Amino acid sequence: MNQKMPVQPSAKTRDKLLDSAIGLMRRQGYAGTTVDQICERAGVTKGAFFHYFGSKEVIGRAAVDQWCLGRAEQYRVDLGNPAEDPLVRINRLLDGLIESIRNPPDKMVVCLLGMLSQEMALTHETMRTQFCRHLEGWTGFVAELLKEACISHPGHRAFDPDQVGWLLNSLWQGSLLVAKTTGNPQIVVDNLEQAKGWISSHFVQPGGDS
Amino acid sequence: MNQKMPVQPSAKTRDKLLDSAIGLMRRQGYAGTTVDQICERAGVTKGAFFHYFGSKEVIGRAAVDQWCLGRAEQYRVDLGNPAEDPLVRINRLLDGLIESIRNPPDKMVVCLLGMLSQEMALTHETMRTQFCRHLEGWTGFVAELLKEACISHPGHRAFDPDQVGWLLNSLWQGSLLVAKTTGNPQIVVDNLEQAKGWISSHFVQPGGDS
Amino acid sequence: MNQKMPVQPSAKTRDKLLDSAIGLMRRQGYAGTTVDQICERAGVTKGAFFHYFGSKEVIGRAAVDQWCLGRAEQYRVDLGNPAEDPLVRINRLLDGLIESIRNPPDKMVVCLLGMLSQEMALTHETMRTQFCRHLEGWTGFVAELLKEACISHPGHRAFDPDQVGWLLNSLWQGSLLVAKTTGNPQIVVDNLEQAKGWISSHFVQPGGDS
Amino acid sequence: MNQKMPVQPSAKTRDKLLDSAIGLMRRQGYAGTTVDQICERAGVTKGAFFHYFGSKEVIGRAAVDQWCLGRAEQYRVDLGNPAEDPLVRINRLLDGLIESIRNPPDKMVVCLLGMLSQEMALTHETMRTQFCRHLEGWTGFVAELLKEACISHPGHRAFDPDQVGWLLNSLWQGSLLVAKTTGNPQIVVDNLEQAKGWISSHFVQPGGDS
DNA sequence: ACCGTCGGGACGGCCCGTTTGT
DNA sequence: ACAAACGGGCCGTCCCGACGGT
Repeated sequence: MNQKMPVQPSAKTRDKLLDSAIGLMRRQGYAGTTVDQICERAGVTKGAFFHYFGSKEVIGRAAVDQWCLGRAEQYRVDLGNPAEDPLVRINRLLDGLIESIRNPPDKMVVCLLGMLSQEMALTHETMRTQFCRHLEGWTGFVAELLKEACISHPGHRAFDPDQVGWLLNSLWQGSLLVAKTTGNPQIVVDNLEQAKGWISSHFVQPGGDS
Repeated sequence: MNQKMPVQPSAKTRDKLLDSAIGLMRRQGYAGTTVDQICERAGVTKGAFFHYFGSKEVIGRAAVDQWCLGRAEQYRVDLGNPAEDPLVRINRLLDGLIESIRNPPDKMVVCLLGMLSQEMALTHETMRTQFCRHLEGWTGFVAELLKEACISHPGHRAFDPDQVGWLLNSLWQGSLLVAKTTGNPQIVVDNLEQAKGWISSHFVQPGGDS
Repeated sequence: MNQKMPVQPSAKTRDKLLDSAIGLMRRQGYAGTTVDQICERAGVTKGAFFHYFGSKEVIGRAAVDQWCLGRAEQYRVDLGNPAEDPLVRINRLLDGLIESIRNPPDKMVVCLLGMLSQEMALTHETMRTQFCRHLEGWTGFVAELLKEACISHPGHRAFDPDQVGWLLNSLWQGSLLVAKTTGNPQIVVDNLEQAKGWISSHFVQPGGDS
Repeated sequence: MNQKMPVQPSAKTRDKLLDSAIGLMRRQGYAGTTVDQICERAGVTKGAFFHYFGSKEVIGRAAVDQWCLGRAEQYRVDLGNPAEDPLVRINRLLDGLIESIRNPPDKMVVCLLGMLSQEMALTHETMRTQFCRHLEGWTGFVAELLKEACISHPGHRAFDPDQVGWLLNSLWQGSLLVAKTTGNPQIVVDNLEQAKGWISSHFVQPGGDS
């Protein structure tokens, strides 16, 4: 009975490799990360690596998917009850991002999707497509919330939810880049706070408080 | 007078290498660009490369500096006469950015500074410092204009020019990243137009339409 | 029983690399030998090389150890029965050296230890230490024999066995160097014959012909 | 009149290069020494190097010649008055060698001739020939002295002066090698002292002092 | 199915010994 | 006498298969 523990023999070699790749590539990028490093950090040999992932590109792709899956999960938690005011939920989403910067789980303020997009978009067409899908997913997700907010708040100023979605996405990615380079995560917080105010300004009545 | 062929006699091998490196690294990043590629594109041999740049890192650094120098030059042109209204000048700066996206001189919508920052900030401390300086330079440059605008337009809303500077910088870098990944440069244009409107909103009198 | 082909299945890639390195470095020295040459001569690729030896220095070190191991084995054979007269055994050792010159197994009259010592002693401190150990080993080995001989032959002239050991070691290494340069191995033979006579002179009774 | 000082404009660039090469190659060998190092140590540019020496091999050859020239000069000084007893002069020669070890002018106990011979004898036939000539020169020089001693001391024991010359040469080179590797120059001194005693033993009358 | 050992090529960055123009 | 440019080659090592054992 003691042989071959049925439940996760060793936390799933595959998952360890994936986690290892995510951690490494978030720091060093795709080209800067070697298969050897991934294996070493995961505590397995190259044989195992190529058993689960036929090539470096495959694990790169899987890593991004896995990363975005985790992020989406977090967003769902941050948003809270779908029955609430969409505007409140949007703010909670942004607050969640801010919180993820203020207390990064792994002391690293880096989005794997942005990292690899920057690096490979122009050279790996198929990966670019995959990254684009994730980017559009996030933007569409936010745009959808904005549309709901527009319905809930009829007196809002006119704007294009999709455009605002892309702006937020761009601002988020750019903020991470700048924060990483300056070594000052506070910039992300400031930027998102400003964005929150800007979004709110779309939903207040021009002279309605008099 | 006819000696020394007027048409770039050798266009300065060093400059050719630098241009080559800038072009390649904007597309493929630092790690993705090989010294051989740089040499081949510049039409020189490895010997020449090593003569001018002792290592790949050196040319990487020089490439970023050269790139930012060229950008700064462009900004100076875009801004126009320093005697004019600072707010007008800021808009011209943003219009210049928009124009550089609409008609990219080299069909590539990528900022070398952002590219290499993303890739190397966490792994090459010394380069990070250099990149940070350039980023701060741009932000400070914009913040300065905003401060002048605040003086010229006393009735403006209260805001922190530095924070706005960082927001614009982040938005710009993030927009480029997103545009590259989606393959849709229009996003940059839309984002900057929205930013223009947002900035303007800081300088309009609340009840100034009467 | 027929599995595992009895005739060296692959003669152990590692050993082939080692033999190759020994042969090459004995002829060309350390710096003059390239990893590619070692691989080519061994009939394997660089991948195999790097698998067994992490660097050129590692194989250099291993080659010297392997070489000295082989030599020590030969000395043991040459010396013969430990129960015999130490003086006779010493002469057999020197005769063995002479024989190895007269009929060199590989047509090369070169000691790898001397070759690499000459080349690297002043520039690779850690290797120098290793070489020194081997040199001291040989000298101590001979000195030990001399001490035994002194005991067996009480009427010997006074001398320091260690000093004589170093002299023989030096003479041996220098003889190989000179023989290689002049292309005349006979010099080694002559030198060793003279050394034999000189050693014998320590053990003859001054007026012992009566 | 003050331009272009006629007497050595700058201590002869050529000589500086030669000295530089000698110093470097004595430490690192031929392959381990780069032309750049030679130039840097000499304080000149590569242009100057190739002006005076068409290739690395040429300066290597010249360095050995220059080195041996300097040594020969020293030997002449050590030997003293040619009218004296040849046996005394031989001892003075060996004492000179010992002194050069005890107080090495440049803190380095290395003979360039031995260094390059070891390294290149088997791979550079033409250089081997040159080195061989120098080696034969020294040996013949010593053998000549021994022959004179034999004439001056008729009661000597029978021996072949050439063989003894080669033995001394071999011992000298081997001693340097061993001293360098062990880091113990005293070995050279001990070896030469033993050699002196051995030579003397050829010239004392067996029982002739009674 | 899982995973470790061994090996294969192909470059990557660096740098070396030279030649060329001046 | 020198700065500039040239190729080629070296060491390292990277990404990846081919087996073989469990």
